[in-house]
Parts: sequence; C-alpha cells; structure tokens
Amino acid sequence: MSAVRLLDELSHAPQQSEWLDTILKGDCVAALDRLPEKSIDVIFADPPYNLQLDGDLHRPDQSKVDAVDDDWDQFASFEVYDAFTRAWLLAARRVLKPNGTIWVIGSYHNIFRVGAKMQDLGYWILNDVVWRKTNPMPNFRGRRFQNAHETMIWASRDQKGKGYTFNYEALKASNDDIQMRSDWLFPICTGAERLKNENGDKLHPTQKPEALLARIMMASTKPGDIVLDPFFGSGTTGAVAKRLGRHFVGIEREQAYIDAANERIDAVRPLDGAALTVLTGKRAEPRVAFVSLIDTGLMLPGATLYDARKRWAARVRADGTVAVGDSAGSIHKIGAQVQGLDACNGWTFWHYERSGGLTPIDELRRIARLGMERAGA
Amino acid sequence: MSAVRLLDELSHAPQQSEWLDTILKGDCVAALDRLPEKSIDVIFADPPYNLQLDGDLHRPDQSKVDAVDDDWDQFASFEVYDAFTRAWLLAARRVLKPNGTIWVIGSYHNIFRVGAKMQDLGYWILNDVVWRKTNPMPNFRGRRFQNAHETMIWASRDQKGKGYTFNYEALKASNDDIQMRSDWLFPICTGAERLKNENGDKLHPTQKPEALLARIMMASTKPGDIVLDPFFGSGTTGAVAKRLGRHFVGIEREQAYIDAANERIDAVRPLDGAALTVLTGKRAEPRVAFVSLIDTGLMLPGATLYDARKRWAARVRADGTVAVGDSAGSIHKIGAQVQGLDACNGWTFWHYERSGGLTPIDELRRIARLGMERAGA
DNA sequence: ACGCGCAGTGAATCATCCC
DNA sequence: CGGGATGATTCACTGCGCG
Repeated sequence: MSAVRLLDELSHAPQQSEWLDTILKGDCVAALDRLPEKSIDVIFADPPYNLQLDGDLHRPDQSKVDAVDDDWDQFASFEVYDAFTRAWLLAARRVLKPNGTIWVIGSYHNIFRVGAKMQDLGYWILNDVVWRKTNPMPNFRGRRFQNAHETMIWASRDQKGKGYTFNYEALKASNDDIQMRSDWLFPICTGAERLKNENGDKLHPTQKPEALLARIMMASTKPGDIVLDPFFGSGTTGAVAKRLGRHFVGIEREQAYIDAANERIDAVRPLDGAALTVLTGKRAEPRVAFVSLIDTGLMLPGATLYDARKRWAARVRADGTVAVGDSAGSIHKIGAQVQGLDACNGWTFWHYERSGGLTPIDELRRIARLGMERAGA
Repeated sequence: MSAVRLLDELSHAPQQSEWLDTILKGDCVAALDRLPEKSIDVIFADPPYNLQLDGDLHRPDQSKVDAVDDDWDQFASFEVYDAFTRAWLLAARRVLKPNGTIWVIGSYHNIFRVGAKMQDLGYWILNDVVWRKTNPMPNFRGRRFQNAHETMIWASRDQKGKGYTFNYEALKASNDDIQMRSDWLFPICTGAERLKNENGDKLHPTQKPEALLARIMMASTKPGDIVLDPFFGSGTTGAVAKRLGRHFVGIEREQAYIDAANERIDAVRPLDGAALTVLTGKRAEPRVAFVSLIDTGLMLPGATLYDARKRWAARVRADGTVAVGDSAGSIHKIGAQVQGLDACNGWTFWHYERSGGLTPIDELRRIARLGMERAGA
C-alpha cells in the first residue's frame, strides 16, 4: 500500500478516507501539499537533527562538516537546513486547523534554528518542554556535560489561536493534584518497545518512547482528533494515537520504516472509550445564568447573600441582579466592587445561609446543572 | 568610579588593570569594543528576553503579578532583537580567547533566536543546559504547562576550540561520582540573597541565583580566569567570581545597578581553595506522580483499583485519573470522596490485585522511584 | 522557643462566549 | 468583527505576627 501515489494520481482533492490513519510515502512537503488545508488538530514532528538530509538535500556528511574550517561553508550548510526547516514548517502550518498546535522535538544541534524559524513564520510558542532522560548515553570523552535531555517546542498556529486544546485538569489530577511542569522525566526507548531489524539491530536511530507521545497526546488532543507526523519513522506517533483513540496521518520516505510501522500499528489494540475519558474542569461545564436559579426557585428574590466572612450583604432582586447599598449589578460586578477589585467570581464569593452556616451559591449552580442534565438541556 | 569613561578617554589601548574586577558603565557593545581582543576566558550573558506581554496578569487571589516590563526588554520586532543579539554576540566573540567559552541564558521567548545566531556567527555549541527551578511561578490561568525551567547555551568560540576548560573530574566528584548531566536543579533567587531597594522591593527583576553561577564557574573556569558579564545587572557574576577566586569584568548601563553591585561585591570574602568543592545543587526528593506508573507500564489504563477491604472499586483512565461511578479525579481526591473525607492518601488507600491478593499502589510507586532516582528527579 | 496561620511573591508571551 | 459580560485560575517558599 502506498497511499501517496494514490494522492498524486488523483485530480480531485483527496477525501479524508484516503489519508486518515494512513502512512503517506514520499517527501514530507510534497505530501503535506496534497492534504487539505486546516484539517489537522495536532502535529508532532521529529525532524532530522543535522545537515545530513537524505534524498533531495544532499550535503556533506558529518565528517566533512567537521573538516570544514571556513565560516562561509558552515553558514551555507545552516542555510540549507534553514530552507528545509522553513519549507516543512510552512507546509505543516497550512494543514493545521486555526486552533491547532504543533510539537517539534530536537537537540541543541537543530532546535534553536527550528524554534527561531517557527517564530518567524507566525507560530506562537506556548511552552518549551524538556524531556529529561532517566538513562541517557554517557559522555564518553569527558569533555562536556552528559547530554541528558531533548527539547520540545509546543506552539499554536497563530498568536491569536486561543482555542487550542490543553487538558489542564486531567494533567494536574494525574500529577498528584499539582499542575504539570515543563520538564518531563522519561526513559529512552529500549527493550521490547524498541523495533529491531532482521539482524537484531535497532530499526530506527531515533525511535521515541511511547510514553512521551502519550503525554503529548493526553495533554493537547481530544479523543477523535487527527495527529499528523511528517517524519513518521518507526511510527510511534501512529501507535500511540491508535491506542489512545486518536487518528493519525504519517509521512515517511523509506519503505522499510513504512512496512515496520504498519505492522506495529496493526498490532495495537485501542483502549475502550471509558478509559479514554478525559477529566475536564469547570471550564467545560455548561454555563448557568444566576437568574436561572431564581427561575427554578432555587433562589428567591429578596434573599440575602453574604461573603464567606459576612463582611458584606447583598440583596437578590427578581431580575437576577444583586444590590449592595445603592449599587446593583451582576453577582460578579458587585462582588468585585465591594472588595475594590477589578474582577470577582460571584459564584464562589457569595454565600447563602443554610441551617446556620454559609454555603457558596456555587452549590446551587451545581444543583441547577443536575436539573439541566435530567431535562436533556 | 566609572571605568568606562576612563576607557573612552584613553588614546592607548586600556591596560588590564584599568578594567579587571571592574564594572564598566555603558552600552555593552561599545564597552566590549574598547576591551582588547582575546582577553577573556569565559563570558556569562543574561541578555533581555524580549518578553512580549499583553496586559496584566493576576493571581487567582486577584493580586497583580509584578511583570518584567522594563524599557530594556522592549524591542519593536524580531528583526530588531536579532540585530541587537548579533551585535553583542559579535563584540563578545572578539574579546574571547580562542579557547574561551560563552554561556547565554534565556527562555523560550528568546533562546532559539540567540542560539541560531550564535551558530551563524561561528560559535560551536558544546551543550544546552537546563536550569530546572525548584520553585517556579505557577501558570495562573491553567492554559499552559508551568514554565519551570530556563535554558543555557554553552559554546566555544570556534568549532576547533578544543582547549576549552571543563573540569569534568571535579564536577563528577561533586555529583556522587556520577557524570554531571545537562539538567540542573536550583531554587530561584529569593530571601536574603535577593537584593532589595530602599522600599524593600526587589532591586533587579531577574537576579540569578549565585548557586547557578557557581556551578557554571566551577565547571568552565580555573582559578584566576577572567569572567565577563555584558549584562551585569545586580552583579551576581562578579560576586561569585570574587568568592571563587576568579576575576570579573561587568558591563552595565544603569547606575543604580552598578552601585548596588559594587557594594555587594565589596562585601564578598573569597573562599580558600579547599572550600570550593562543596557547591552542589539542591536535590529534590523524587516525586512520583500517579501518571508515571502509566508512563512506565506499571499500571495499565482500564485497570481496576480497590481499597483494602474491596468496598470500592475505581477504574484507571489513560489520562492518569481514576473514576468511581460518575466521579473522576486524582487518586487522592477520589479516595477522599468515596470515604466522605476531606483528604486521603491515594497511594496507601488504593490497591491492585496481584496473585489473588491486594497490594497497595504505593508498592508500584516504590518501584517507579528506583528508576527515577538516578536522574535526580 | 516553637508552631501555626496569613500575607506576599517570583523573567508570564496565561480566555471565551455572545451579540 | 469589536466590545461587553462572564467567571476560571496557583506552587514553593519567605517573613511576620500571634499564641
């Protein structure tokens, strides 16, 4: 199966069924250009780290670069890498949805050039995330620090791309209720997870651990999202996407990697839906207007609200506003005003008296939501 | 004392005695241009990060974050910032000895541009080193990962600059006889170490911890070496250099910072040689998050957890939360909820089935911790 | 002396919906 | 599209006052 040939042969724009959950064979820019624009939720890219670009971009191999002592020649090599980087980042940006995000992983050899180019092209960096390796290769010559991490850049398509997916609450809950940091600790890919060729040697030189991709997808995608990997290699992105109930699109040039990745992905069993449910917070809850508490009888006009320490009292009015002295307005506005603040969450600030104690009106909102669910609202 | 005026007035090349262990006042490029070429062993540079902040940021308690909005961090565009970066990196390279090295610290806002420019100018990157903060500022809005690290680039002047100083053995000896890694753990600069102005507020918005500079100098300088800092600020580089028996050269524009730094450095007493080896970074106790059990395959999504008496059962989800009925959350939150308590240690409350019996998941944490300790989690 | 509670703070690119 | 309304959100540590 060589899906990219299929795409090339088509005169019409390819249908999603022709590229979804598929490895496209060929150059990543050419393949990206055949995909519809704004069709991808998240991109994970593990681009070549050095100037040794196989195929179209023939350059001196590493030993030759080492021998070069002319600054201009070195600069020329960087220029080629920069042009390559610009081309695929541009093509990737076209297929990304407006609220999509991209992850790029690299080392100090290339990540600075990649990051600068991403900024130049309009990507908006959200975080750089460090993958700390529990078992990095030692520095054998003792001339540098042990290179014990790699760097990932997480960016949205646009500066205004505010609607990107970030499963903050789930990450926090999975991390002892402390928000997830920008430094992650994972072992490198070894053992049974590492794909081997017929000689028993590693199939791919830079196979990434599935746990790393799982963290990325659990953080920045929803079930059913489409994750594209333009440097698919041994197919870690596809294997993890399938397991986690996400769709994938892979782009890869070498048939040997494509074959191994297809076999690997075929063997993956997806998790069932219940195990894939992502914890969401208040943000995802349906909005409840304060006035609807009055509409449903949970709150009566004329009732009195207090802050937690009973320093202020507000009177509930039939129109869903509250009044303190001469001022009236929303629970938020008045809450902010009495405290002399710019903003206030009235739902948690104001309380009502119940059996002698004070209860936040947020409790009434919770009850109202239950009623809405039962009504199928 | 204003040494830069002295240098400007001289027709002859300034003598070392006229700039060594001195703060030069003025623009960093102009000051660097007045120094003799190939005279500096190591440069530490903490340039403006070019933060592009949009509006105020408030903590959840509505207090306002004191942002870095100083004039010196304002640049009209990436082009302007790149030109600034190129200019000072070029001037810095001229004064660096052929076997000298340079450290530059930054965040994702600027470090990629700086790193790419360093490569363009012929610097040869030896490592990128991550400063992991033990106590970073949280992400208050829950829209990104907590920005918990900064990045340093360590580079030699030239690709062939093989004779640079790297105290491999000393670092290894100070690190429990394990090679020093590229990720370092230090607290941010607070408390008594943080310089205050007459109002009791922080004098400088970005004062770096002395421990960080000490690690840098212990790694890449010898006693008696000359360390130059073109963005001297509150003078951390000078204070640490003097304490460790190195010479410093500072360049700074603002007189208030120069005065404070001079006073600070005057108060420093140099250590004798024997005391110089004890400066190791603080190690955090290895924290194991529940999600890392899933990451390492010790726990599978979809698995069932029980309390010790099997009164409750919880389902493990791929996002690292657990679910009982309609409720989901962290192992601690859900453990507390089923018992009707305010708090619960999920590690000891929840168990998994193994060979017929129930074992606390804390046992899995113990196993996971073994794999993480080597990396100084 | 010691513990506890409360306030303060650190290089921050920190919203989304509805009309 | 802009503007107004809604209302979601914090970790580690220091220092001070009080009991």
